[in-house]
Amino acid sequence: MGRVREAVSRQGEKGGKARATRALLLDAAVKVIGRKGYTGATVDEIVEEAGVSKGLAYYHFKSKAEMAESILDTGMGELADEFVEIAACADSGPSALVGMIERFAVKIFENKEFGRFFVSELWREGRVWSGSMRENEERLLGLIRDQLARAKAEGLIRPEIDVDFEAVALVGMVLTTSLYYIDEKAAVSKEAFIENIIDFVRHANVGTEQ
Amino acid sequence: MGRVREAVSRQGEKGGKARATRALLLDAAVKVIGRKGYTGATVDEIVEEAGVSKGLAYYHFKSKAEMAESILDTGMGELADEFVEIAACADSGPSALVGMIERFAVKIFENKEFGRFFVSELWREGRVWSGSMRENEERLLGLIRDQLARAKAEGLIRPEIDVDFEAVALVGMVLTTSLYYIDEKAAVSKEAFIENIIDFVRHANVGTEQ
Amino acid sequence: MGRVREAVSRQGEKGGKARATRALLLDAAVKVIGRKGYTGATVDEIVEEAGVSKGLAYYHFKSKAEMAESILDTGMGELADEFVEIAACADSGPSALVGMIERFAVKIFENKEFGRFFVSELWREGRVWSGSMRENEERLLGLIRDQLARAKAEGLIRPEIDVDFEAVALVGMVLTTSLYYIDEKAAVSKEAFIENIIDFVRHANVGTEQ
Amino acid sequence: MGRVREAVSRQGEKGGKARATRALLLDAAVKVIGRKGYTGATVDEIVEEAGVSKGLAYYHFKSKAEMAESILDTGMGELADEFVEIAACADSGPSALVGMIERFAVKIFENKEFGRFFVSELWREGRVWSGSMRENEERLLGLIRDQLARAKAEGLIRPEIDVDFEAVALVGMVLTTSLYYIDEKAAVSKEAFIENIIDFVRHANVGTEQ
DNA sequence: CATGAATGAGAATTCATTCAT
DNA sequence: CATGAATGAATTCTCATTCAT
Repeated sequence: MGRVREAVSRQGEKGGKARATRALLLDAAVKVIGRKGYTGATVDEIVEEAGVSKGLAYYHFKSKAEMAESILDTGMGELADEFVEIAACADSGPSALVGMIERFAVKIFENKEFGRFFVSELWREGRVWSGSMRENEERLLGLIRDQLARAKAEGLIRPEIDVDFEAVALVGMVLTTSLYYIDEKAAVSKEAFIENIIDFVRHANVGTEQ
Repeated sequence: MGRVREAVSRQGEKGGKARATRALLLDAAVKVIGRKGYTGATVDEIVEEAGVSKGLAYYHFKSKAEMAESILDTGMGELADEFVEIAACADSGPSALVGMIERFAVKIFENKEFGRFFVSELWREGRVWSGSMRENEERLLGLIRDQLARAKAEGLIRPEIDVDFEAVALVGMVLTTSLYYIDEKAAVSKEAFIENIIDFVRHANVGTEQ
Repeated sequence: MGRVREAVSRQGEKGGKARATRALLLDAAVKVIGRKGYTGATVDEIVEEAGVSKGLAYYHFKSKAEMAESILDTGMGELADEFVEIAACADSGPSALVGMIERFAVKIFENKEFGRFFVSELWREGRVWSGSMRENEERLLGLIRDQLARAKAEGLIRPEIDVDFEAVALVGMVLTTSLYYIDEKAAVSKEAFIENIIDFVRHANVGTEQ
Repeated sequence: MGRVREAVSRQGEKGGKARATRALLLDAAVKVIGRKGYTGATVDEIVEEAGVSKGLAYYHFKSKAEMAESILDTGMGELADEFVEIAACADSGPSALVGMIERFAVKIFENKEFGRFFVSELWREGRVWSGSMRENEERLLGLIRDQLARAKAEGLIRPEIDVDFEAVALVGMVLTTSLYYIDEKAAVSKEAFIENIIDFVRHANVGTEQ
């Protein structure tokens, strides 16, 4: 902590400490919520994980729900930003898709708690954050759809492909397999597994036409 | 109803009413738990949905956890049984797979609450039923793997296919897209959507090699 | 408790126990809230005073606020009902007013906690029960106003009297003096003190014109 | 302001800013406490209303209770001082009483939050300031009693009047009606309303004996 | 079988107060 | 003087479970 603070306090960083604490809490929250689910996680566990007092959590966040919303927003927002960048750099739809799938899988591999939280909230109704969840979800799906459409326009994938459907299918597939293979303390390396997804999708998209 | 009961209550049918009440409660439980998640659902809501008293729920089930376990066991067990039958009747691996995918999707379409419960518990640790969940999950995956292997042996799908991976991917894809398309009050018909999955998988499996 | 129950349980009194418990809780709540004020009173104290578990309080009342609202509604409602009866039986406006003042004072004397709660909530805004409080208050004031108007019509009080004003003044005077004289463990008897109020009001109303 | 401060900060004016901040906080505190009650008001709200930091509030006041005590002491003290002056200037008991009633009503009209706070604390036990509250209350009542006694001695009010009782009644009546008529965004002017009180009291005091 | 009142452990949230800067 | 992050004890409210009837 000492080091971090020194590094930051140099340049008029007012509120740097507050931001750091927020991040600390958010990190702890992802871990606990990912493990136990939103309702199952307790604020007590979160603050213990973060090593701060309970009051502090409520100083920084209005409620447990706000923490969760913040996690989802941040996580999905970052992912979407990266998708945008990947799309911009890629020289074709399919290569953008490969990049996105890879990025998505890696993110979940590196942060399985976030993945779990994400997947278990995806279909839940009546949460305070359901609205922003849907927005983020649609943004992510939209970015994938764009690249599928692009690939189609480029003539690089089968014209019969239903981009709306496939976008959803890709997300589900990546989510499910990633989470599955993290738990399998299996011999399966992250790379091998990502290779598998990409291979699967490529064949599904290109198909027999050639 | 009164008459029927009297007529049969003499014999083994002694527990007929009991069985009916259990089913009533279980139905209510899937609905509520599917909507709010296991921890989020309360026994009060469940019994209200079922229209019975709380005492009665505890007469039939030892605990809320037992209800949930029962739901999962029954639902996944039925599915597995049907998979077994489909596998037995199919004349080839791929046709068995198509049957399974179809059956799985239809089941979720007809009971989205079960689907939601299933997906949200899939990656959760530390539940009393985690063990039986894993078993059921493995049984389901095993049945799919078998058919993938069969298809491979039959030379009907690409030899490079990793059956372990694909079994998981299929489950995730079907789960995700089904749940997504139920929520979309969209114009997408169940049939059209299932067609999409099957088409996607067929191409992924057969690939360019032809 | 045993005796009460026996007395009640005889005649198909289903829910009699529930009603008794509600009353028990309400009694305890008036005491504690009257002593410490609404915000100052804790549910813990209330249930301890009632000798029941905390859960039970929330089984019977949705919230602490609902308890308070219930107290106010019941207390003010009873008072208003009695005012109606007094008005009906009285043979003149002034005699009705005397009856009301007396009744009001006695009620507070016998239940100072209710009086305190009442007076401290009278001017508070933004409570969940503020609405029903206003209604009850207006009902009470209206009944007093009616009798003032009647007395005026009967020519028994000065014609310049502003009935709107006086109704409020009477309530305030009775409330304040009653509460003051309860606390004074003084030698002042309830009767002597009520006599004082009535004398004061009579002169104010009849005045010098005679 | 900067210049002024520099010019005077040398001497006794050292605490000029401090005094200003205290006043700022006290003003904010009356507003919030009058609105929400003592226990209902939070230090956070008070400092926000005052536009200063929480630390500053605790620099100037030892505790929230001290703020409240200070408000009550100041407000009641000022009122008492004014009563003393009114008594000294008045040429008769009744005219002093009229002056006091008027002053009291005006004070509440101009600062309804103080009035609300006052009335809601009047009957509360167990506050740290309950002692000084009682003292102030008694001082106020004493000053009124003195003038009632004087009026009686002057033969200007009925001899049967119980001065102890009436002092309390006057305070309650003024408090209640003032607060009521402030809330009524009614057409009732402050002057007309005060006229009403005075007229009521005069008749009550002089009565039929003439 | 069936009811619903009752319990108590635990969870979310609030808030006066302290303290490093 | 001034700030606002941090604390922890107290408080409201929830909920699975039990039990008398």
